[in-house]
Amino acid sequence: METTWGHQLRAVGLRVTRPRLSVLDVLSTHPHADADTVVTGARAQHPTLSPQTVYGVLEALVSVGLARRIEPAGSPALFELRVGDNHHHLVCRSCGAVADVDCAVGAAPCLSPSDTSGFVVDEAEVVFWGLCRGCQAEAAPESVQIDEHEIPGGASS
Amino acid sequence: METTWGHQLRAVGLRVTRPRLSVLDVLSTHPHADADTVVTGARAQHPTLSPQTVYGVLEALVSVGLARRIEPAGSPALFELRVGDNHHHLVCRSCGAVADVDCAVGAAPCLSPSDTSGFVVDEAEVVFWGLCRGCQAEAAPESVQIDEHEIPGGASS
DNA sequence: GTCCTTAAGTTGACTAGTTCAAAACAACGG
DNA sequence: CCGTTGTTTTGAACTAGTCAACTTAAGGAC
Repeated sequence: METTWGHQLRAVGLRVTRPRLSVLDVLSTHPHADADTVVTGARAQHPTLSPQTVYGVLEALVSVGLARRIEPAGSPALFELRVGDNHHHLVCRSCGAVADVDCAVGAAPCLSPSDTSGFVVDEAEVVFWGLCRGCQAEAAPESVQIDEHEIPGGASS
Repeated sequence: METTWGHQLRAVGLRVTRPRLSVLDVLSTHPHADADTVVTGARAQHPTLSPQTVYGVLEALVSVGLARRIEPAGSPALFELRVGDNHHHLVCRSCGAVADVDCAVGAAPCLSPSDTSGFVVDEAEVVFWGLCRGCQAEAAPESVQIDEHEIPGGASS
């Protein structure tokens, strides 16, 4: 079932290797994983995998557009396979959990700042900061129902 | 003229010290300075100042709301004194220069993501990525007039 | 199937940026 | 002027990530 990754890799001119397949597999099950989470996860299939290799794989995937790197303040870099669409992120201030958000107003509302100061803008990145459901419950335990649907997220190192 | 900083510090319950005044002074002239820039700049007034002290001062200023910390991907943390308004940033992909942008559409257009996944959002942070005027000139030297109004920025370590 | 080229993985040292902890110092209220 | 306590200093440590030399193996050619 993971041979799909092989095709994707070949399609962009990358060789199909075990570290790459493992990393892609981990990313598909951990949508916002940091490098350390990827290393740990990928070792299930490839126990001798080194962090440096994972950094190399992640960089390769990002450079060909198979993966995207995000760096919320205070977290290590996170990687996701959802690329090519215009989506943004919700980040929990407390636990670092990350969730995807489609750009609310369609095209790109914030994409046109009033005064660009001479910059040529090619991307508007939006990060919504707040508290995830689980951390809301911790913050106000008496009045909030605890809902067990939250994403643990990969950003707690 | 910098005694104003003294009042500001006292108003938020912080003691007035030389490192703090120096750091505030540097931040007022370098609107988006990283820690290293602050250390270097503040040493003009206080040559023995250590980086650790600057980190402490910056954290104190941020925690009382006199300064704000931003962390564009790929740059060390930057600090600015412009707080309390809803403004965003333009970041140059090439040189790391940072410029302020007022939120284009008034209140907060992106502040309401369509699906918050259970998060309670308290801030929408927008980063516009692009090329500053100077780096546009470097990228296409033949057809761009070089305009010497650009901000060097403090993000190139 | 085997060989060869070259991309990719491995190993290990190393850096930047930041944080932590204990001891010395100094702001400012009394 | 003195004492309390918040700040600074000093120095070490830590995390995330990078760099470079060497080894391995992917995949095209034969």
